[in-house]
Amino acid sequence: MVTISDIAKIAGVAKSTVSRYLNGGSISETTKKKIENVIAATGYSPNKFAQSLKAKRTNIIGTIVPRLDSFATSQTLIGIDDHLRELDCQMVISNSSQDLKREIENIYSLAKQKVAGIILLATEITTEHLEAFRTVQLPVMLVGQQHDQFHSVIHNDYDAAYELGKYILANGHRKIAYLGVTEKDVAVGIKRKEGFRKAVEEVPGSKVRYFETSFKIEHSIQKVPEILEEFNPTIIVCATDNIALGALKAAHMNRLRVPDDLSITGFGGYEITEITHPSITTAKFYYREAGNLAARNMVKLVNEEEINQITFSRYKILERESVDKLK
Amino acid sequence: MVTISDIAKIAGVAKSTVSRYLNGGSISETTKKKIENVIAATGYSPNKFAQSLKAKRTNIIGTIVPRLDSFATSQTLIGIDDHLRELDCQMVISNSSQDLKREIENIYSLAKQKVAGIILLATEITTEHLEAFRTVQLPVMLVGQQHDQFHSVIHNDYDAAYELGKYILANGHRKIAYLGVTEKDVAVGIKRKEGFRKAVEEVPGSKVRYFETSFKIEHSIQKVPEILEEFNPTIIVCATDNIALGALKAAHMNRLRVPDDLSITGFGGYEITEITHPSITTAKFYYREAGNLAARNMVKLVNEEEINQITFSRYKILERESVDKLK
DNA sequence: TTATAATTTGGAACCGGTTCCGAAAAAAGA
DNA sequence: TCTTTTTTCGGAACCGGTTCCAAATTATAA
Repeated sequence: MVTISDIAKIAGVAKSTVSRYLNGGSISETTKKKIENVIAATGYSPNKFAQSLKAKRTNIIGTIVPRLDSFATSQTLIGIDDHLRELDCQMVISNSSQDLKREIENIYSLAKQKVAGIILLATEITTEHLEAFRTVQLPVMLVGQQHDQFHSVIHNDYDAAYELGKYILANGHRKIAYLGVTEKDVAVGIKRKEGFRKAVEEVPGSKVRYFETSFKIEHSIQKVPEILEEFNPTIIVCATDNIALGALKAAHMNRLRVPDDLSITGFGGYEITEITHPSITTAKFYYREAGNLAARNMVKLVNEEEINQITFSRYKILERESVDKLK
Repeated sequence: MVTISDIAKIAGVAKSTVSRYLNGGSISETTKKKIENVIAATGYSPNKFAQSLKAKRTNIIGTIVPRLDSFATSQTLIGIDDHLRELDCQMVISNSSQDLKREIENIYSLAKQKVAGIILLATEITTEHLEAFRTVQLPVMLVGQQHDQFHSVIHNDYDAAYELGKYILANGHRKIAYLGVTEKDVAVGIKRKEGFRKAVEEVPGSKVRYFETSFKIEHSIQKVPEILEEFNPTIIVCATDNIALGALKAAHMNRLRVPDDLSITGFGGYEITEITHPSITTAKFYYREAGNLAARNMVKLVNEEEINQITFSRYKILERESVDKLK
């Protein structure tokens, strides 16, 4: 284990000179070359614990995820990893297992690890979140939700839903069920619904009914027969692709042909929606790109550079097989 | 930031006494109580960097994953997280992005972080892997592959494939295509095929042809029409659920009813195989349990306790809708 | 050439813990 | 009660770096 003392001795300089070399302090070209050569010859790399202990900072970015087994989370993490890896920053992932209490604990735990900043893949922001972030005093980057006290990278839920709504209406659908989620989740529960509502308000003669389910596929499978019985829409607009997968399964189970008897759309652009039969029309969010943007912005926040309060990642309406053209 | 010096001062003892208390050294009941109370009152927790710097060890377990966006990986990670979290051990995840070179780098990088051990979710073990592990001299736990130089938790690929083969044969299938993957992956590419082969050898009159594709769904979608044209089997046994999803999509695209015209099975028990229409028969592996077992064994290895060279996680044949009963 | 300003360097203290070992205290044995 | 053994305790060195600041060296200006 080569230490800074070894490097200093071999190069014939003081430890503090090597440290200055490593950290951008003043150093002559001659001395710089000497140190460079010794480091290259020995393969030295600094002990991160010693650095962090004295300097009281790290190059660790903490990422808190609500769950490890979701498409959106995985892609976002890959995007974050892509960027942090280039910078020799370490990403530490803290899994909250969809437990808000645990998410708060994770915030404090990451602070204890002296992370340089926290990227939070958020579902909702409670007062406890606010308090924790106030206490730990770290740069915070939200992904997928916005809050006026933090910087965020968000998917354009509103515009995507508006555009998807226009597409659906342009295909002649006027009797529409919207299957949403809890409004505690502002992005998925409120913004997507509002964008969709804006689109239908622009077309007279549309009948829309709003329903609610959870994020779980099984609940969507159970909810759809109720909707069919109560309202009998030509299409179900689902707030997530998982809900859409559940709706597709329910349609098959009820002997409905998709899209002939019932059309279905989702949000997210999960890989599996292209594989199903029929493939599902959806508003695709570029989660990996969002993760990458979040990491870039995080690094800027850490370096105390100015960034936008809100950064949008892209979306794209993927027109596939699951929407019938009625007219 | 409360330090051990603060605790010592308040409790009226030396720093080294507090340290002995924290680390199981000799300490009287009276002194122990004093320190306990001060720690409880102050919420002190030790600085991990200082501990690691001096003690030259950590409670970090490094987990190397081939990719972040796979069902098996996610579930395994959750299982590892479940256990390590209980122990106040930190899990650090290193993503290899399916790049063997990067996987080797990750091994060295984790060693530099003084991880207590490495859990490797492996696809193959090359000589470079062997060399890296020899160099870093850390406890290693493989998941999903076995190798005679390391401890491992594996899915019972052979027995699961044997049992699935028996089930398929019991349903009357005699003209069978097996769609496998590269034999570089011993578990998925060799063991599953061998177990299946054992089953069909026990039933005279079976015609089996073995084909190969990659792990990607798109490749499976392209491969299936070739198989149908060349061999026209009653069933395709796919080496993973993703390959089975591709086969299902290809069947639909070719106007084949599943299971009437073509039956399909997979391996893994991915959540989505229950949602498809028809739901896919598969050999389910308990990835989360495997992750949990791996973490438990890892901790034992770190504590220099004896463990079995190989630990099997469970499997279960999920008989669903995608296999036709021919007789 | 001399004086002044700027740059470079190294020694020492320090970060928050762990570890060692001699001294002191407590417990056990004769 | 005295001697021996065991347990407890604290002081000091140390882990591998960073930081500060005075001294030394180099560069610039008069």
